[in-house]
Amino acid sequence: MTMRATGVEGVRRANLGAVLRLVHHAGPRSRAVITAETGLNRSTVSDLVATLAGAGLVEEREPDPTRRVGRPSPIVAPSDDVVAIAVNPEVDALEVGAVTLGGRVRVRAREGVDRPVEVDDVAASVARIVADWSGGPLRGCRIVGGGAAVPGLVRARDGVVRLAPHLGWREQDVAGALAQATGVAFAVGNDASLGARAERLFGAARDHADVVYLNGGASGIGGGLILHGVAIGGADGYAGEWGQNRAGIVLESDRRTAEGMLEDEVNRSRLLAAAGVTAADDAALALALSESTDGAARAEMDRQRRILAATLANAVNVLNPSVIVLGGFLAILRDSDPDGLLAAVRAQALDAPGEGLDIRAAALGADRLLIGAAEAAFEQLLADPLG
Amino acid sequence: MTMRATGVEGVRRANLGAVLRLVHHAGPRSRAVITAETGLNRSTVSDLVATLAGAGLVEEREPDPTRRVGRPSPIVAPSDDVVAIAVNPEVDALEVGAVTLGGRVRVRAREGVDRPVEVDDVAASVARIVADWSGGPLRGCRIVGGGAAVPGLVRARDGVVRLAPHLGWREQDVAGALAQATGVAFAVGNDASLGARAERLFGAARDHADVVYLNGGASGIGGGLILHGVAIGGADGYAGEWGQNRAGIVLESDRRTAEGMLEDEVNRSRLLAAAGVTAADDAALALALSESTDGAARAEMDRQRRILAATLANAVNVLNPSVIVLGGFLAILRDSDPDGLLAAVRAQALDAPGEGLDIRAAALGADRLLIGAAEAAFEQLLADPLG
DNA sequence: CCCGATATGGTGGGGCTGGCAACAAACCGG
DNA sequence: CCGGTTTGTTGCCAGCCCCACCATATCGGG
Repeated sequence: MTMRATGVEGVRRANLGAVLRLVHHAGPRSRAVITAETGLNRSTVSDLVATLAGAGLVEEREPDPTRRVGRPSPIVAPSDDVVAIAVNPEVDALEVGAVTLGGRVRVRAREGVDRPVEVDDVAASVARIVADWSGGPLRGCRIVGGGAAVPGLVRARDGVVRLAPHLGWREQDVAGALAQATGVAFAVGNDASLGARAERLFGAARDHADVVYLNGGASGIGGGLILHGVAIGGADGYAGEWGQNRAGIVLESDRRTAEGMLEDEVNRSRLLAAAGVTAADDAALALALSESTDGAARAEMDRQRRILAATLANAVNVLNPSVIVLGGFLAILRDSDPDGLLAAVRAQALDAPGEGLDIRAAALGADRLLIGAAEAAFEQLLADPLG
Repeated sequence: MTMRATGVEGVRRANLGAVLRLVHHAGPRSRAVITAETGLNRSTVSDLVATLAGAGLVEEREPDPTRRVGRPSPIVAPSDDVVAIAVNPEVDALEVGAVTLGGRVRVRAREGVDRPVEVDDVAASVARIVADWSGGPLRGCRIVGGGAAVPGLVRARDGVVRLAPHLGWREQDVAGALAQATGVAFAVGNDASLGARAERLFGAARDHADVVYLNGGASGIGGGLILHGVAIGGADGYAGEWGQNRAGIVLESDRRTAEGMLEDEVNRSRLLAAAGVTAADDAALALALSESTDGAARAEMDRQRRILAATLANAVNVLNPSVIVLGGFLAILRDSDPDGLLAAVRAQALDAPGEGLDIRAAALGADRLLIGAAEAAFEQLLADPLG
């Protein structure tokens, strides 16, 4: 239990981080507002902002023309030239982005692949893309780190991917490979866990401290967890794997598999089949389902929604979140009957934790994983802005 | 998002709290050891300890006679005269204790009741008991606060008991009633959540940062959660209610109820019936079960263990704890086949989170809830030792 | 157009805190 | 008895935040 930096220097670090975090997460704002929100002294905020500006992390702009008395307060904004490299290897494509402080995707690239790619190849591709950018869209930028969102189990401690079945990866030092190829330190995390962080900071769960996030993709159901305002990884970082849970199926006629695993019962393929289409993205699937006159489509959605509701009710009882965020095809299940889903969850959960609950669709779309991955990289910067 | 006290004064508070927490949780130790464990300077530790001793929170004792070179370092121990009042109202009895810094139950009282008692009556009884003690066993003690462990849903914010079915309480301001009757500030929490904290600090989950705790009592199954080293209450403090979850029952022949709620399927009454006894405490129940030659007893235990394993496997997938602690009759289920339970959980959970997992029986016995309740009261003292 | 009110930026001094270095004290082993 | 080792003690120093005072910029009214 060694806790370092409990001295005066630590106060400086924490306060610099608090100010930087504020403008990063909550957006540009005046020094006067920062003073009020942090509780620090005017002169202290002035000094902190000057230090951050000197390090190139924030920029001070002309005050907004407010119609108020008093001396105008300059606006402090996160620098657009401070970026993190975000990487998201998927089955059929490699997505790379540069995300600014403030959470904007400054530039992105997507390279399709026809077969699973080795870790070293991914790292080489990332290095090549970043090198290309450095002369163009990232000219003059400072790259403070990198993050990777991997669809699989990631050991948080060292960024080793233990198992990513759809990529064919097993015991791969992804963090090390990316760091070596690019010369930038990389943080690696599970894609759904990082998606949860993105939705909490910039999306549907903004300002919520206790969030359950579930994402439905073609390959299964992943999840992320934020409790007490902190991303929960568990002992080794594997937390959030709802997909392989045994679902509490109440109506035996709803069961389709003997084991009753959640992602076998609540499943994108079954929705595609019920809608009578073979391949479609989420928007097309939602359309096909809503236009289907066949009762089978609606019946299948209702069945999956019932099982999803039971799973969510269990999560509500155990974790008491203030909001549940659903992404991917799970958002389709929700959006087709939002009130019904919320009512079903409340009916099966205890009354008290159900009271304050809200269930929402994810908000960030295609940027989610890039923002989440970048956030993992920004974490160290926010913990110690001057490095 | 107002964060106060980010100045030098806050550093002092944090460091005083860190030193006090160390001797409180980890036991008496020399100043030299504290210096090493906190990373603070010798002179700083000396000053902090002197301040704490001046406030009567710790005592400095003669150095232990160690056979080592160098000047002996005095032992810093939490004061036995600093206590918190711990209250645990149950269906058939009211239990009150005074717990010292360091986690020792200095004095306790148990008053049987034959029918459910009103909140105000409980508060009056507690006040009377504490007043009795103040002239005797607590003479010269400083009471820094109180905590209550209630079997029901407790709103963390204000200590209001939303629902405690077995006590017949509903929307009761327990914290307020106890504070008014005793003149001491009270923190109120769910019994299982506080039990989890006790087991983490002084019991089976000592030094673990990610703990799932489940307790099986006569009235059902409650749970507590510690993640990242902090007690998890969720948005309103209701977290940990595993008992009313729909269990993922794999073998349909194991199902006994249509709904499949965990505490209806995994149940103390069913064990009593299978053992062929009518009433027994946990020790007697364990004995009766182990001595039963009837195959029914073993079959029922195996059935309940299977369902428990499925529930625990779900928790392992979602939360990735490093240890699961089982109390009450759930400990009986574990102890009758520890390896079988662990193997069953590992078989149904993902490999990675199952690797580092351990499943243990709770260790603190009858002191657990008193220690946990007192801990809730000590929390504020540790956050700001000089108040 | 001027002037008071208001709100904020800027600057220098002071208090608090922890770190550090030098010295003293207590113990061990020979 | 003496050197080596570890730790307590003391005085000084640097860092950081707060505060008081003054300067600056805007608004609204005469």
